[in-house]
Amino acid sequence: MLQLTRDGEYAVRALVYLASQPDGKISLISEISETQEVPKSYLSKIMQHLVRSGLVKSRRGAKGGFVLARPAHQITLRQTIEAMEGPIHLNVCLIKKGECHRDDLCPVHPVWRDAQSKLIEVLDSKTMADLVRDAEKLQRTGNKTEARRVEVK
Amino acid sequence: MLQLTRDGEYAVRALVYLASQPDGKISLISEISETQEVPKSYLSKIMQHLVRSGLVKSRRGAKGGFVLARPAHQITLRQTIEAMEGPIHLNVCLIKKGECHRDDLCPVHPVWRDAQSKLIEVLDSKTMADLVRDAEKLQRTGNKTEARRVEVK
DNA sequence: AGCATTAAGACTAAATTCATCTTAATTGTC
DNA sequence: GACAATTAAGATGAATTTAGTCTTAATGCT
Ligand code: SF4
Ligand code: SF4
Repeated sequence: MLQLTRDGEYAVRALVYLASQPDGKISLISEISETQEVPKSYLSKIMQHLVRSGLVKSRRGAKGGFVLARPAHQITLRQTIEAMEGPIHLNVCLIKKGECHRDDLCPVHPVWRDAQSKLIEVLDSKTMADLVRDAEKLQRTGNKTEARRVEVK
Repeated sequence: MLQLTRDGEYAVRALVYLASQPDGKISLISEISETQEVPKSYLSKIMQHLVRSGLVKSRRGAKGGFVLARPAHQITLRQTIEAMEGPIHLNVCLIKKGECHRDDLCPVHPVWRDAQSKLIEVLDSKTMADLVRDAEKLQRTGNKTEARRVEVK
């Protein structure tokens, strides 16, 4: 299906949370889990994955927890999602040349390439720092969709 | 995963084939299956689905087969894919308002909306007629990727 | 030593994906 | 009317993915 998995979704929530914390602040699984509404033990697995991907650093033991591995403006939405799901390929023929042997003469192939590059462009253009800033703005103004909610009789 | 299913892929192949046929020509499952490299019995189920979705008309019995239900320029790539997979929603919060209760204050929500609308725009802009025309062009020139295949030592 | 915390990964249930197979229904032709 | 060709419908199933839980080990502060 053309839909983000829970893995990806939860990873984004976790990283946005970490990015919103004061510099150097260590966050606990339980803290992230509660505020971001992600099952605790599931989140634990996701955090492990993010550590291994190099986006997050962890410290074990008492006073342990998680911190971003680099500044929030150096972590994009795409990186976060790909850390969990692997590289984005909207169709098999975009995995690598030759994955679908029809690609040379296939008129649909270029369309998928186009669609994918536009999607990736959007995900590349948002960093965790951007998202935190956007979130602060929304705290004040509310989301635009709110305005569109019109009475339908 | 953010990837098209085989259902969608095969439906597109089938419709591009039907669109490439002379007007009024009836095509058989076996014919589509062979040229488009789709398992015959699997394709049969897909064609059923496309008939019920109103994109294709079928005729049973001897001399039966499949034809497009409307002109090729009135069938888009998006329609074809959505006929098999249902409406495209890159994330659950795009299914409908309230599907994710965090959407009002979520900074990621608008990003998904943006990404999805760009993806859909690409898929909406290509009709089966366009694709058939593109395919004819490729028959002559070959796909651009071909040119990029450079010797790597 | 003792406790809090993450690390690692085994385990599981449910859903989805990608088919195959069987049987029925329909229609053209002889 | 008999028969062959063809799609219609859907039951079945294996493999994979998804989403999540649980257990045990390792680590580090106090
Ligand atoms: S779109 Fe074309 S190239 Fe891509 S998988 Fe389908 S047939 Fe192959
Ligand atoms: S992106 Fe935001 S609104 Fe959308 S599902 Fe995730 S939390 Fe909910």
